[in-house]
Amino acid sequence: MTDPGKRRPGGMDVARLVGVSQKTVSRVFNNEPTVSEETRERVLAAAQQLGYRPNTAARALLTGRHHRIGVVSLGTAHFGPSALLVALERAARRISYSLTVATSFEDDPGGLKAAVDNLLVQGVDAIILSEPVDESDDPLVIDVPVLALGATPEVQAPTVLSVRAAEGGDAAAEVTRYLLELGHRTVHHIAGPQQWWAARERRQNWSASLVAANAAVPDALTGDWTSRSGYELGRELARDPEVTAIFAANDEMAIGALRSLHEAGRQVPGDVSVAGFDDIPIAAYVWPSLTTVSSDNAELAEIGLRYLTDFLNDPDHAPPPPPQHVHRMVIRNSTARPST
Amino acid sequence: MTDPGKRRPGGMDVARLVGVSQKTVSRVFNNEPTVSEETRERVLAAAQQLGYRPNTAARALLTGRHHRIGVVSLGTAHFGPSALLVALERAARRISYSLTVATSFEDDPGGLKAAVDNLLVQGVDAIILSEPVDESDDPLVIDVPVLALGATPEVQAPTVLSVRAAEGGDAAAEVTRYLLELGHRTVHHIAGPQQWWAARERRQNWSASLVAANAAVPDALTGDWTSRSGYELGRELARDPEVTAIFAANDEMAIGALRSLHEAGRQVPGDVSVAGFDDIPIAAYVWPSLTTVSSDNAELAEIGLRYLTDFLNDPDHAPPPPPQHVHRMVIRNSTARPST
DNA sequence: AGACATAGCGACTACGTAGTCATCGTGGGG
DNA sequence: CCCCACGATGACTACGTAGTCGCTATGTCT
Repeated sequence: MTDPGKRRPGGMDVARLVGVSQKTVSRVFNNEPTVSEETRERVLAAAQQLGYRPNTAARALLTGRHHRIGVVSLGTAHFGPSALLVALERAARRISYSLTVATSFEDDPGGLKAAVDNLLVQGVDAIILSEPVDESDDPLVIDVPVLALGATPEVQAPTVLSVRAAEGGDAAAEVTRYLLELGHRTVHHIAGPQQWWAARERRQNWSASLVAANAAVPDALTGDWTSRSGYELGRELARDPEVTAIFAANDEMAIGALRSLHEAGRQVPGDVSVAGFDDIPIAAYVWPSLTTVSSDNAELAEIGLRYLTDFLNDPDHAPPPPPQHVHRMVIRNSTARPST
Repeated sequence: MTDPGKRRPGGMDVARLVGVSQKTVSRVFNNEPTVSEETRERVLAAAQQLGYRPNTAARALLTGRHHRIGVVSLGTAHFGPSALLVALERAARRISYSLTVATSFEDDPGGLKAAVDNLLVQGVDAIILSEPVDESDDPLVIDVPVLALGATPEVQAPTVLSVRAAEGGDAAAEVTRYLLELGHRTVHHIAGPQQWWAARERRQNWSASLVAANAAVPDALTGDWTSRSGYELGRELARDPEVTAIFAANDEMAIGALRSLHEAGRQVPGDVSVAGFDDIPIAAYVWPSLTTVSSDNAELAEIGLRYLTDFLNDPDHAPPPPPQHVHRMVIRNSTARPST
């Protein structure tokens, strides 16, 4: 067991110990059926004894498959992307894949390309864009299949798969409608950075809902996902007595806004209703607890990953999953009828 | 570029196009000095044209080095571990390494072992345990070098490196002292799960500080890092009029406690002071803003990773970094002198 | 009983890269 | 003017695995 002998044992070493060929060892570790039970057991015993583990580099070299998937995630520790990453890893491990991550930053224009290149150099079978960001310059070129969660970004790749949200499952629209139905004349929006697809989608669904309800569409304020930006934009909104309902594109910004409203002496939800997005674990425990939208990241990760690996295994027979209902509005205490 | 021709081009293809040997192509891509400038340029041009990229599997097979580091992180999207992961990835990419992640869960006893095995199977040059968890059963066996951030876990590995906190840099102790100096007779503690090394350390530093100051040491309440547990444990503390200061092992739990105190009608910081740990971005924006401890994850990741790769490059001449001052107390509005 | 299928296994080989050593030309020191 | 050092390059090979094909022994069917 892991002698200081230096070199890791190979399939050849195991084969010699058992008295079979290297090919038979290979068969055992690939669960090929044409090995007698007795041989299989002896091989496994010898492998255990030597501490043998198949060399994935050799396997990848030969087969061209790495059993590794690259994930481009957001370069800051926001809850949404982090939770999705964790869910993806869990789902990947279940099907014997592993995950290599690369992060991109909003303040770094070439960041997405750099992140993707890093993954491609490492050798990945596919790339998952978990929070696609629109880049201005040349389109992203990726020479492996791409899975986009939620969006279909503009990339040039052999295949772009995507898992979309179900029709009518626009949670941002649902939140907006809910606030209108409570009696608010309109809903103000603190948007996320517009190069993020998710931010754009939420903003668009918000405004479409207002239009559909014949409500005025105020200018959206654009933050950067942080509580700080929510706080600062919230101060502007707090000054305007017309504002009675705010929908922020994520919970962090919503919590920042809660604070500025509080500082301005405006009661939540008495004077102003506030809703967020993501249902971060803290959202239920701030004061007042935050109405928000929870996402089933585990489900999304599971389905997306299965779709992707089905495709990798057999590109011609991988049925796209139906649009997913991944969002669910969670009503808490930060929203109420206007007091008028 | 990336013809549908099927096979990825190899160094041999580039060599043929340029009219040199495959070995020369290899030299160019390894920045070996003994290539004429003219040849180098022609090779790079041809590589660009063909879309050639060195095959890391082949390189890893031959050299035994993967340029890949495995990170075991926490399987839930808490801020601390996520931020550290992001920082590690950033630092790794800078030195041409990539990061493969595996997550472990507190509720899964074999989780750490499973996570590590997954990384070892993939082939990693080293493993970073970012939040070591103590496992009860057999000691973890890892056949690559291990870097532990903050702690020295019990693993059986060829080498275990660690980056430790500086003496006196015990932020948990500092927070406790600070609260005592404000005039609180003692400080109550909401601890994290005790199999996490960080949780144990904070708890221990807290109690040691109390002892050093001749203050009573109340029983610590143990949560699970979540706001929910902080909320529930906070309710117990809120019932006890003797409690005037609470130090929670992370901000999420502190925020949960804030809420239960609020619900119980106890003012923060008027009646009870509350401090957290991690300085999650939201901490400054909850009401009252939270006194906490911020960590320089980027610095820790940078130093740890450099140490690790120095060691990988030359095991005999990798000086361990000095203990790091990674924590800094941030005083906000949730702590004050007791009102008595 | 003879033809034939099948289970079980091994020999040989390719995958793309980098280490080793050999080769070739060229210019400077003796 | 010759030898040698050195810069620049190539030929050959090993790394550990799995695909292909072939071989042998043991049935099975007619």
